Amino acid sequence: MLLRMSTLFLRTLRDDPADAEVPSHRLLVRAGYIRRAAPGGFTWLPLGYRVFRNVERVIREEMDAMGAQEVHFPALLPREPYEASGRWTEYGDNLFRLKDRRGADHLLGPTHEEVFTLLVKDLYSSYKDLPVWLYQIQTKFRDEARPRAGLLRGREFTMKDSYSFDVDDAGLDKSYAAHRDAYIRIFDRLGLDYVIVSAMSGAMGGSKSEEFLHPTNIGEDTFVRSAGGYAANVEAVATVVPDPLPVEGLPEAHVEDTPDTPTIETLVEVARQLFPDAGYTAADTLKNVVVTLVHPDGGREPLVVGVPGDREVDLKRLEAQVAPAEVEPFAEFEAHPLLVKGYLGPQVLGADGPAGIRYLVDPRVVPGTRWITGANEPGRHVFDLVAGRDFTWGGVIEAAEVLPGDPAPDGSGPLELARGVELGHIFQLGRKYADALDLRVLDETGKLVTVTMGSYGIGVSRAVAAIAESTHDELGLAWPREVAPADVHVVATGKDASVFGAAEALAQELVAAGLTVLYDDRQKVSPGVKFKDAELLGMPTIVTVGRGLVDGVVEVRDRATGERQEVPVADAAARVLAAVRS
RNA sequence: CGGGGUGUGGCGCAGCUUGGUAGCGCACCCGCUUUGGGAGCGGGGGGCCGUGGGUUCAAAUCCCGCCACCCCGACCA
Repeated sequence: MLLRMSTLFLRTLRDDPADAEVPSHRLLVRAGYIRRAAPGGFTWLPLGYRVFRNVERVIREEMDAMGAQEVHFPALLPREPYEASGRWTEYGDNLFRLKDRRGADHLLGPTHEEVFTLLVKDLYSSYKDLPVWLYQIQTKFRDEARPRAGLLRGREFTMKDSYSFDVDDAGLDKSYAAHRDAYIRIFDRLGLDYVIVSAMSGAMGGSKSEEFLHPTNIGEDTFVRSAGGYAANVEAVATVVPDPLPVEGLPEAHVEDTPDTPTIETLVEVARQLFPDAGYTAADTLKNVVVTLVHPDGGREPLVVGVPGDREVDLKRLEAQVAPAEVEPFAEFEAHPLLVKGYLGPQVLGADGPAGIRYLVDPRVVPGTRWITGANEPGRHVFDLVAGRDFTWGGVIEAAEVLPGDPAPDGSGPLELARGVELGHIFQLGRKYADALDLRVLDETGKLVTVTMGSYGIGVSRAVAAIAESTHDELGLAWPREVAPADVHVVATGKDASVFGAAEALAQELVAAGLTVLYDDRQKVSPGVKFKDAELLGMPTIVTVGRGLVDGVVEVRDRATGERQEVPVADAAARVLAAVRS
């Protein structure tokens, strides 16, 4: 394949586009790989589309190699399956919905658990047919509140998603492991760094789940890891629960005047004045935060979350716990006179308590722990309020923020926090969708059993951006060989016909050897421009045919390392082939 | 959806305060020169000034609404 720059549909930009912030977006636009075409939607230009298809090819090869089979669905889907699974409502505003001329509801698929489930149900009905692994590489539509960062978060994006169908849990474990292995091979081939972290299954439902995160500070996900190898999405971090303490011998709870202490900071200050010897810190206080849960059906429910005062409530962690409900700030204090803003204490809380509000606490609140907390009247707090003796709660919830230095739940050391881009996500869905859509098969004994499922996604277009993020330098893009739009960039510099003749011959020789060659055959373009373009476009190998030609040499340069060598013209093709196949 | 910012040729920007012929650099076209690090000179083409309404003799400029984009938060591959 020969791509001539003189006719390639390409225009590189000298200046960075003003609306692009992250490097991948900036460079992909500047190098003429993509153009924005709609809010959160991009057009793939010839070079960009070649990268896209290479990423797709790697994924497809590995999916096929593991034994998964590709299918293709319509983009426009009927409402009913999503109604049956509950996601017509649960997916909320992120779902693109539309009506046809008869008024029937449709949607643009944001993810495809339902239709895959129905497809298998349509054709299979015996345990002998299972397991089966199906996948698609298709456009997904999500009406994101805020598309951003170019390809990293669009409203329309390409995703590879696969689904496994098994008769039992052991089978699901195997399907899950097979996908996990395939994902490792895929991301290794794509040259992407990744961390596999434990995750919440979130809106998809189900149990076990891991994410493949590409560590980068522009990532939207926060994850933790320990030196000992623990890694988890911050939403999924389990707090190390202390042992309960004996209640015997603890002092009685006592209420103190603590005027003007609506915040933890002011409260700790006053507590220290009252009891200078106690050494109180924010961690000795119990902060009770009221939120409103908004359920998918629109129902609203107040909830109080109790966390140690040295920590904020992490809304992402909280929402992950209460999904599919959403969390809003509580604004109805007038309607709940028992809730004293700033001085809220557990004494009135609990579904059976006077306020009739559900009360959940951080796992660190174990029986026997002593707390300073609100006395439910302005300017007063209660001290030595002992958990389990003086107050109870309706359950524990992982809603407190995770702080650097917190212990890993598996004892592998203190946690550090980092950011990452979610490249892939694998779930053990279990029977949620099979139940909802009644996907059952006959087992060996002739009994109907519900199929158990897994779902496994990779953001294809996002992976292109992630590769650009991780491989670019100050000069431009620098593609790994596996995904580069061409194997080699042949640059002819100068005006001498012999230069273009030699460059053309080299390009043709490389094409004949099976390479894809990007050939800068533009006349009357100065060498500086061609070099800048070559660096911006980022083919892994750049061959310059120019002034060295009078001495019989060309320059072969590695884009990523910058290493360059003068090579006799006659050896140039062999040298390039060796580099490409190394 | 909340907060902040920005919308003027393909890209980057000035003009708006103080209303009156739409401008600069890059890119594009033509000619000549130039050819190893985003060339020079000369000549060109291209813009419903995001959009709808209002004020005014007159609106890119002033007022109101909407839309889009970017950033920070809330949601996801």
